[in-house]
Parts: sequence; structure tokens; C-alpha cells
Amino acid sequence: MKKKDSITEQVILQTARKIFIQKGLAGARMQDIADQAGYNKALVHYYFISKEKLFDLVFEQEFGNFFAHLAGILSSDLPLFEKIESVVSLDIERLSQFPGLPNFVLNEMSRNPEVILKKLKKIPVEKVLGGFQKQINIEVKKGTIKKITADQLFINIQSLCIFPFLAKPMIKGLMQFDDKAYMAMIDKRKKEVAQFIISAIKI
Amino acid sequence: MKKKDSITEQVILQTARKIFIQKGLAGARMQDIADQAGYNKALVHYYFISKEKLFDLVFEQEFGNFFAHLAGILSSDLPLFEKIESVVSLDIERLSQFPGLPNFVLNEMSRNPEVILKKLKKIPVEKVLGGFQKQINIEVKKGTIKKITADQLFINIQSLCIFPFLAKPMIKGLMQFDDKAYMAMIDKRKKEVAQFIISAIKI
DNA sequence: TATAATATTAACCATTTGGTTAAAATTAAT
DNA sequence: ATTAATTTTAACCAAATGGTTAATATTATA
Repeated sequence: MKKKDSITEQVILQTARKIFIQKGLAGARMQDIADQAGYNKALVHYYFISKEKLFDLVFEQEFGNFFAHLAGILSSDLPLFEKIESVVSLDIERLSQFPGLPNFVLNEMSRNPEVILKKLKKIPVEKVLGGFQKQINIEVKKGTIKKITADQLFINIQSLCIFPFLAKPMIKGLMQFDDKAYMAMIDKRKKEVAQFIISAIKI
Repeated sequence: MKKKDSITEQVILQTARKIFIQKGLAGARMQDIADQAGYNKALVHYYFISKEKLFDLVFEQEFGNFFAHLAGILSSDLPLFEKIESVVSLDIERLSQFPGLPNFVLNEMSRNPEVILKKLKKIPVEKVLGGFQKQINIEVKKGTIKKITADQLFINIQSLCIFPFLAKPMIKGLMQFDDKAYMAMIDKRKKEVAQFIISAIKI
């Protein structure tokens, strides 16, 4: 027998990952995955059975990754403002590396909401957001920030971080940015967005 | 001959609009469009020739609509803060009516960026954003707001307005909102987002 | 080396899907 | 009413696509 953790399997999976993120579930072709991986289409089925199964695997990995990262920072014991800076900066940096990821996740999420509900139950979202809410409440009581719910603040942070990646082609078109100008804009945001948020809630 | 503005044509177009927005280009089926419109598939081709052509038509309409609206407010002579309130409130209200629209536009935009460039050249984006920048500069000089580019402010506004709609299934899942709770959250944002932005830039 | 398990391929199949065609139905014009 | 144009349909086609199968190649093990 060959090694159990077939490198072929990994090559196929990573290729599938790339193509699914690029084209979504409906747009991806098993043939393309096989071709670009450098193997036969039957082999893709041999390892992953069906397109759906393969897709689910990719999705789960990407999705899990995305949140493990966030939860880590939100659950840390950093002071609020530093936490915001940290989330924003790491978020944008991570998204710079995988610009197609938000589109992929959100897109397939609106296509298949049930799947997410399952995945989400594996993650202690309530605890994470609950802890974040407590930290906010303390700051509100101290009078350092305005009253705001953790939910709304969290949504605001993610909006400001993620949206510019989702809207990349839109923004490039609207503002006549080339790739360099776009990246420069994103880079600026690593600092400015955190300040923007902090200014918004600071008293 | 029948009337030139066939009602059938409109029924098919609106059905196509619904399905394309729901499922995207690759996910939509001509058969479904025909069925749900209540006609034969051949008739869809009779009026709109091909799937691509039909899609382009839908896309152009939705896209044009989206921006005509924005440009109107941005070009108005409202004071800056009122303008922000106005954009946010009307934006969120409009998106509440067509929740699938941002996903549709952004999604197909990342799939086919060239098309957008054409569409965008019909809209005087530079003028609109240029005028907005001037207004901002005046306020900056007056010392009423912090220094910020029109680009970044515009992106921030759109991020905060649009993202919660793009991420609806994600948010519902993460925060365990039912539809009612989700809508309540959105409703809150109509007021809070504008205040959030104004607080962020106000000195 | 012989054997059994695994990995890989080429060829094939059934279904789906966008698109076509030719005929039938409907409507407007003479 | 007859004709001509337009609208609508049923049946069909070719290409694409997800998936299967059976044979071949490779590798580990006894």
C-alpha cells in the first residue's frame, strides 16, 4: 500500500479549494479540478466520492479557519481598543492573502443556510460574543465608550473589514483603481479602519 | 401583430430577474425561468436570444438602478451629516426591499469585471465622488470633521450599509437570530449606522 | 518474487442544459 | 374572410457534466 495520507489527495483537495473559491459550487467543474490537479476525473471521485462531498469538505475547512481566527482574538484579554485594532489588522491581513474567501463563504452560505447552522453549533459563538459584550459593558460603565451592543459593534467591524474585499471589482471600477491603487487603499485601511471604529464609540 | 411591448416579454424578464438574483448566472436554469414565467423555454429564447443576453439585460437594469439612487443623494446640496444620514437611511431601506441584490451584483461582478467597466463609463462617478470630496474638504478646513478621503468614507458607508445584507445567513446563524430578530437589528441600524459614522469623523 | 491492496486511467453512460426547428395558434391588416 | 405577421409550443439536438466501470499500473508486504 502507498502512504495513507496520499499527497495526491492533498493536491486534488487544494486544487478543488482554489476552483471552488474562484467559481463557487455551481460554477466549478470536476473536469477542471482533475485537469488542474494533474489527474484523472475518476480519481477525484475515487478520493472524494462526489462533487457535493468535496465541496462540503472545502467549505468546512475554510469556514472553520475563518472563525477559529476571530474567536481567538475576541476571547483574548486585550483591552477593548487594542482588541479592535488587533481584529481589524489581522482580519485585513488575512483577507489580503485570500481575497476570494469572503465571497465564497457568504455566497454559498446564502445558497445553503442549513449547512452553516450545523457548522456553527461546533463553535462556541455565544460564549465568544458574550464575553465581548461583558467587556463592552464594563467600558460603557466606566464612561470610556458610548453604549453599543456587541452584536452591532461586531457587525460594524466585520462590515468595514470584509466588504472592501467583496466589492473589489466594484471599487476598482468605480474609483478607477488599478491593482496597485486598490492594494494601497486596502493597506491604508489596516490603520484607518480601527481608528474609525474607535473614534465612533469613544466618548 | 400583437402589441409591441408584449406583456409576456415583461413577465419573462421579471421572472428571469428573480431567478438570476436568487441563483446567479451559473445557478439559474432557462427551464426554470420558462416554467415559472408560465411559458415555453423556446419562447424565452425567442424574446431574449440567449441566457447570456438575458442575464446581461437583468444585470444592467439592477446595476443602473443601484447607482442612480446613490448618485442622486451624493450630488445633492445637503449638509454633510444630513447627507450621510440620508444615504444610510435610504440605502438600508432600499436594500430591505431587495435583500438579494447586493449578493447578485457583487457576485457576478467578480465573475465578469469587464462588463462593469463598460456600465460604469455611462455613470459620471468621478463627478459625483469629486463633488463629495469637495464637500468633505470644506468641512475638514472648517475643523468640523477629521481628515478623510471621500473614497474611504464612501467605502465605509457602503460597507456598513451593504454588508449586513450580504451576510444575512451568516449573521442569523452566528447570533441565532430568527427573521424577526434579524429585521429588528437591521431596523436599528437605520439610525445607529449614521450616528456611528458621524461620530467617527466628527471632531 | 508472488500476492494483495491501493492508485490511476481510459472509455463509457445517463442526465442536464442551452439552444434550434418546424409546425401550430393567435392576432393584425387588407 | 384571407393573408401575413407574430406569438407560442412540442419535439428534438449537441454539448457539457457528474458519475461509473472495468481494466491497468503501482506499491507494500509475506
